[in-house]
Amino acid sequence: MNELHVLTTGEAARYCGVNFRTVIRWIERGQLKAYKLPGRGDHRICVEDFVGFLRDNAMPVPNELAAASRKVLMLASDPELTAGGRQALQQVGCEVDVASDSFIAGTLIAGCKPALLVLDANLAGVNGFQILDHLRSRSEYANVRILVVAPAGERDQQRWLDGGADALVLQAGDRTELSAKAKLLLEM
Amino acid sequence: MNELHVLTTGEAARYCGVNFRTVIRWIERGQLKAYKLPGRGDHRICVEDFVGFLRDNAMPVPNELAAASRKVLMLASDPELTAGGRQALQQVGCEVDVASDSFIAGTLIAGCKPALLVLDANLAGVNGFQILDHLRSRSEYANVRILVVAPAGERDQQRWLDGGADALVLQAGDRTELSAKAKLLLEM
DNA sequence: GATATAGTTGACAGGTAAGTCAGGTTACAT
DNA sequence: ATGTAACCTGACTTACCTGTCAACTATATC
Repeated sequence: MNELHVLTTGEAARYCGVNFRTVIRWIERGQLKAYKLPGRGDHRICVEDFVGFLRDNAMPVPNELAAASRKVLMLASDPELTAGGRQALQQVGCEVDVASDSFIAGTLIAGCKPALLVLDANLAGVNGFQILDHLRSRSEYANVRILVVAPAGERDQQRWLDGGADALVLQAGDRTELSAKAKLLLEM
Repeated sequence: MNELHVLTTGEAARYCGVNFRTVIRWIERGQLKAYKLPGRGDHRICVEDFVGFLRDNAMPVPNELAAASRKVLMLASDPELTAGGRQALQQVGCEVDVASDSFIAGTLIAGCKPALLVLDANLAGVNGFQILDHLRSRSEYANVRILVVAPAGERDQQRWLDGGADALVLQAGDRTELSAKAKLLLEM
């Protein structure tokens, strides 16, 4: 049985040094995802959502919650990229999952709630723009950062950024560039 | 592993991250359906009632309990199949979601926790075997039933079943056959 | 620099659900 | 048949909810 880790408004408030009333207002405004208990209407916040919210607002992430903010999912199949990327990301402290199939990537992004998605734009049979579009149109993925690996001659780089990508690296580039940008996006 | 049909208050409490005393109060207030054992007055909660309660209150549903519902996810794009299938499934009491993209389907299977996946084997660009393989290799999807819609001349029918599909209907077949098999699978 | 305005946060109080603890009993596994 | 873990109840404590209001902050305007 999985013990799900959730926070009360009071705990969340203490973590970020504000009044609990303020946390409730964030929730009411839809900026912080939470669900309610049936009784008094107590709010419960999943740690992943809370950490995502903190990252989104450049607020410090408490050490004991930091693990939830180092998860990275890579959707790619090119072995050079998956192996090299994984290694580079691990070296900067990330916990890396790799999926070469978009269905599998979908299950992982919803199930493991990674903080960052590394998306290979060259992946055959996968419409990266559609994925971006889906993620950006859903509030539950608002906190997921997206780093696109684009082909060298890509003329659509601006399109990726317009479509919701947070950053972009070139397929041909050094893998340390990838991990550096990832680190930046995770604000670690 | 014997299947759980009922939960104790302690188990329910752990599933939703509250104290067992709180669960008992939900039951006393009539918000959560349960019955009592004659002896000490132990409460027992049917999983379907519990899952319904969780869904009603927008609380997260644990993977291993999600099978106790009538939610169906269909991964298909053929309009004839999606429309006809949806209608047939709704007629036997299912709650149906349809996705035509495999990434989106992945996010939905992890996010909405359907009890049944209807998978169109003809879908272009999607490797159904890979999906089956992934779902069957992960314990959190062990209880998700899978119904494959195979092309008429499919000679690989046994391969689908070997790969983990619970049942199979022909693309050309009647939609009532699909809903009948779905119903059967949901009652397991 | 001073002032006005809008938006956000903190403080307080009254009500109530949720958590804790202790003592007793049953359910279940062996 | 027996031992133990888990559940029950009741009383008590803690902490969250709502509403309101005052104080603070940021921004714009003069």
